[in-house]
Amino acid sequence: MKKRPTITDVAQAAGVSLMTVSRVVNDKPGVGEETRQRIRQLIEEMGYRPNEIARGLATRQTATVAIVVPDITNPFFAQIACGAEAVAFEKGYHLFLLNTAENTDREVAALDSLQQKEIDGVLLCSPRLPIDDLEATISQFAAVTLFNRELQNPLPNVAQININDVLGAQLAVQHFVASGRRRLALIAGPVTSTSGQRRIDGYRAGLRAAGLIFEPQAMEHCQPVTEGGRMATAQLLARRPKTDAILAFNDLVAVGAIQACEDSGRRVPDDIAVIGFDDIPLATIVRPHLTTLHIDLEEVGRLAMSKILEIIQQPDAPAHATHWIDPQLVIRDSA
Amino acid sequence: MKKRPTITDVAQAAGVSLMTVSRVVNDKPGVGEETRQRIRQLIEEMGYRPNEIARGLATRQTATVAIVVPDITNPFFAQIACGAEAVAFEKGYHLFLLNTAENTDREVAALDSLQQKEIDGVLLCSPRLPIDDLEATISQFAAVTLFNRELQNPLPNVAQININDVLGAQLAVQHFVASGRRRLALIAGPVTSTSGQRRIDGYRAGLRAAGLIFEPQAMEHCQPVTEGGRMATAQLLARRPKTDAILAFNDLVAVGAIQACEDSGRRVPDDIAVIGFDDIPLATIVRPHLTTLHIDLEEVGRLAMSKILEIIQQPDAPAHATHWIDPQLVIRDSA
DNA sequence: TGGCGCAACGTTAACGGTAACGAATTTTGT
DNA sequence: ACAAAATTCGTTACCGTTAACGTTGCGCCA
Repeated sequence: MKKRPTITDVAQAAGVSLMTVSRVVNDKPGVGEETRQRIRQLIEEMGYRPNEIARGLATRQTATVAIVVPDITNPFFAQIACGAEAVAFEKGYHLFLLNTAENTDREVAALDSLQQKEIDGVLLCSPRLPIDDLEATISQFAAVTLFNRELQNPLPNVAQININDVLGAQLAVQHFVASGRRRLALIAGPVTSTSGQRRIDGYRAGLRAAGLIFEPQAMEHCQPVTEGGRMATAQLLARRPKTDAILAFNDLVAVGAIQACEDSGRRVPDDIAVIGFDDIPLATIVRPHLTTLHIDLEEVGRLAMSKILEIIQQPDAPAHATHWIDPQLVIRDSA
Repeated sequence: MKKRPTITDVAQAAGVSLMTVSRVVNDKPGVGEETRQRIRQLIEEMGYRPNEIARGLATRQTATVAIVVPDITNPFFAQIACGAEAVAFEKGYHLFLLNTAENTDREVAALDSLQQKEIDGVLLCSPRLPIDDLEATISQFAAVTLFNRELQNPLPNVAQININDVLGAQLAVQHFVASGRRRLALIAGPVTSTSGQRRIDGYRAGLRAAGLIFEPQAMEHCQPVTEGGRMATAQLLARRPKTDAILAFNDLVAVGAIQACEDSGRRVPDDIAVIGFDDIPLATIVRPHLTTLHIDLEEVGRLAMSKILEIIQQPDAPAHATHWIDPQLVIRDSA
């Protein structure tokens, strides 16, 4: 690993001052065309690259954004990260990955450690952090985008991106009803999940719109994994055998629900229809292929990064409204 | 976002020079115990955090490592990233995420852009990059760990971590043979995959050890996804109907293989046994649960990060031998 | 012809730290 | 008791870059 040339080396080689080289590097005016070309060529020949650390110290901008996720192993967040990274790379930014392992203490510590890096912004996917900590965090950074959290009063340095869970659940109910199902049930996720709560709201709104009534015993909470979905569904079917449609909290839960249905001798979708949520890759691997609510998570990530770059590049712009991402019903084989 | 205090602010508040504060911050000797305590308290009160950018410029160490993966959306790499991030966080390091989207040009560009960031090391998961580019890249960075690539001559600044694919495939064959199967087949991955090549080698070695012969028509290459596995298996079964055991390139392919078996009226594992590779979460979601070769990928990530930190912290240590990670056969329902 | 304005460049001082060395002050050894 | 050695702290010079301001030199116009 040989030492890389500095801007001073280039300046000496070109017989000019380092400021002239700096102006060429940053495409700023104040350099004659001839000199500019000569320096450009020298930069190329010498393989000069500006040191981003030094630049960061001088400009207080590091061209770096962090993404904080509960679990990068979860494809849901991995896709968001993927979209965000793509835009960051396009725009010459770099992306720190922080994994909180679903642990609030670790999350606070991670956010704390980030301050020392003088990053330009944070993409925060933090379903669980208490609202106070959230607001404290936001005030520490120049720019933040919040995913699936709602702030009461919008701030100029914060963009918000939320999944329209209410709409998604409504679409699912609508599809059940349109295909003749009347005895719907909901396998909801964890009680604490914001997303889960909104999906319940949408489910109830959908029932209401169809003139059906919400029966509390036709809803079961569970852990957001396959096994949780299987157990919850088994319980629900035992309690309410005539159920003919299940909306699951997410695709993993939906797969568990299908398994429980099959275990009890029901055929999906003939006897009972199942709709999932998120459209993870698994949805087209299992059989029957899942009918589910598709969310373009890479697009969510791209949007999140674009928004934060807007804030970084024009910090004085007015506070932006929350972006709602509408899920789309993808009809496959399970409903 | 109010301005954070600098080391000079703390020094002035304490009535000492900034070097004294610097020594306290870095736990270096040369400061009296009383003064040290007083400064510690002031640091706490003022909420001082050293600016890592400035520190990076002065020390030429940024406490930052990058991980370059083909696709973070793939749980395989996500798990490695997760383990790497965990160790990085523990040790006070930060992690850049670079996603190459399986695109070699983008990978080269990404690696190039990283140089400007003066990072301390790179974790490179690059199955496809030509060996020349690989070596050129390595020479640009102070420390590198290479995942699943073999360098002919080890370098002092490079750690290598490889999956023992040969062993894994041997274990699978051994298990097939031990359970009475004799007509084995292999759904291999892409022809270009290093890992795939080694798994073929292990498969052949396993056959040899069991006194079976390798039949070229009992092997089929495919894309490393479910649909690829399904199609390749369908072809293979048509060509060689009496096959009673299939080793798949990975779990996704294994799921496709199972589907092809079921489509052709075969029951898994009664008529035909299937073993996957990698043990991704999907393995315990599909039915039958996959018998597969488990690789503790988070541990791989942790190891990769630990090794690179060793290199960073003592660059003069001798070149390290390649680490081989042994897969473990997890016997579930499919074989 | 002298003054003005502008283009093309250079100088200097940060940005917030750390390394290396130097200067006091205290402790130690004999 | 006094030199030598250690401890504690300060000074200075960077690290590589940019911002702000200076300095030329030249053309233009009254």
